[in-house]
Amino acid sequence: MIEIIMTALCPIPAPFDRIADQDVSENTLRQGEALFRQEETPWAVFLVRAGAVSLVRHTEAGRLVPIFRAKSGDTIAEASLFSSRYHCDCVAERNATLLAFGKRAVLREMSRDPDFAMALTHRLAIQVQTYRRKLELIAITPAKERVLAALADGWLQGSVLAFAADIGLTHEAAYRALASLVGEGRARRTGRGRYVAVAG
Amino acid sequence: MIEIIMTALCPIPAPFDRIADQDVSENTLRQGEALFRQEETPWAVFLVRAGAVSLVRHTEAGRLVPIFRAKSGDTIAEASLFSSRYHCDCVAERNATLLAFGKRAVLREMSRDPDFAMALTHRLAIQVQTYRRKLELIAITPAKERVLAALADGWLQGSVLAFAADIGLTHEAAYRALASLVGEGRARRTGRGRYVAVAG
DNA sequence: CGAAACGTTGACCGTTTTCAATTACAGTGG
DNA sequence: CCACTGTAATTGAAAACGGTCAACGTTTCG
Repeated sequence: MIEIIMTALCPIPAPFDRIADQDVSENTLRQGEALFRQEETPWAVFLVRAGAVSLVRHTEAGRLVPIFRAKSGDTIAEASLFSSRYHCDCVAERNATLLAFGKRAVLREMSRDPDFAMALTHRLAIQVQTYRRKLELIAITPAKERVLAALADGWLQGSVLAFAADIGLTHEAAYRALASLVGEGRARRTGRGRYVAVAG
Repeated sequence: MIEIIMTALCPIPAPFDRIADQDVSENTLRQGEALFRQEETPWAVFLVRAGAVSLVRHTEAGRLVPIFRAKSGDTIAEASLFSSRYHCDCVAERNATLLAFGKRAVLREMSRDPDFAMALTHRLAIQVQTYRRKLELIAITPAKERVLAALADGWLQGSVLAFAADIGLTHEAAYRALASLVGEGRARRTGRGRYVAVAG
């Protein structure tokens, strides 16, 4: 039986689109399969193109600590470019397709081409920014204020479902907060699932 | 009157310690004073050496959204290396001392010295890792499980107060979770404010 | 047209925050 | 060496908040 999976693959983000084909390889993982294990020697940086993988750390005491869940579009193991061991396991949460960019090739490209290095730095700097914003946002309490801040900062792009997940709330809580804000005149509803913050 | 402030200045983290003195300048800010404003042209990356500053974004609708609170040891505006406008205001939360690394000098160093570029990339990659872990951790619920995961992953370094703030809990909630975990044998108390996760 | 996914709201319940009080150290000056 | 003072560590009780469960409306798309 031929299994046809029609999953939209995410585009290759800069600067990884500049790595030569010969240094890029595709990996597919079945749910539960491991891409790499803690303590192994890093050989690549990965881009999740479809599906999702979990990074899980084994502590000395023998506990498992979730580190990050990477979905389509996320890259993982960038830091392993500079270390001799992976610091966590990478296991497929569901069937996943990944692209591997050879560590050596990436490092070579970085020393050879300053533009490449800058593009990579740029990408990481933006990620740092984004994560900081997200953490700050998630720290806002109560939920209503968090939703307003997120709304004002343009986090509501697609569905309210995704919006709620982004800011660490259930969708119900998000809806309630939105309704309440609209009631108070601090937000306006511009359509089904569309809201904007009101000046204030 | 001479104001003597004995504040321990944080060390200069790599790779910024490699920027030549002439391209580094020290800035001191009084509480409430602005280091830069949204829309201004970026001229430097900054390191907070003492005190704390807030990054705040003005939205089109005229609202203020907190982006990040930087404390001693944090660097800010790395992403401005690649943009022509600051995207938020930077205002001192309390008296602060910062070091400014000239944007041009940093970019020059990056293209001139691959090691420098790699070190910067490394620093950012680690930050990304750290923030991802933190987000994942903060998403864990209930509090007891979050505390255990954080404990196992080595987040309890200094005071429980700081620990609690790090993982998004009040200190009371953290203490209660710790007490409860100890009661269940899932954590052990090794001293006043000292706890370790038990294998499991 | 029907299924599927998103949008929306209500009620109830468990958790966490808040407020308040107490205890335990660490550093300071007498 | 000790009382004194400030900060951290704990614990209790009540209140607020957000999560969960449930139900229903609405839009989209095959």
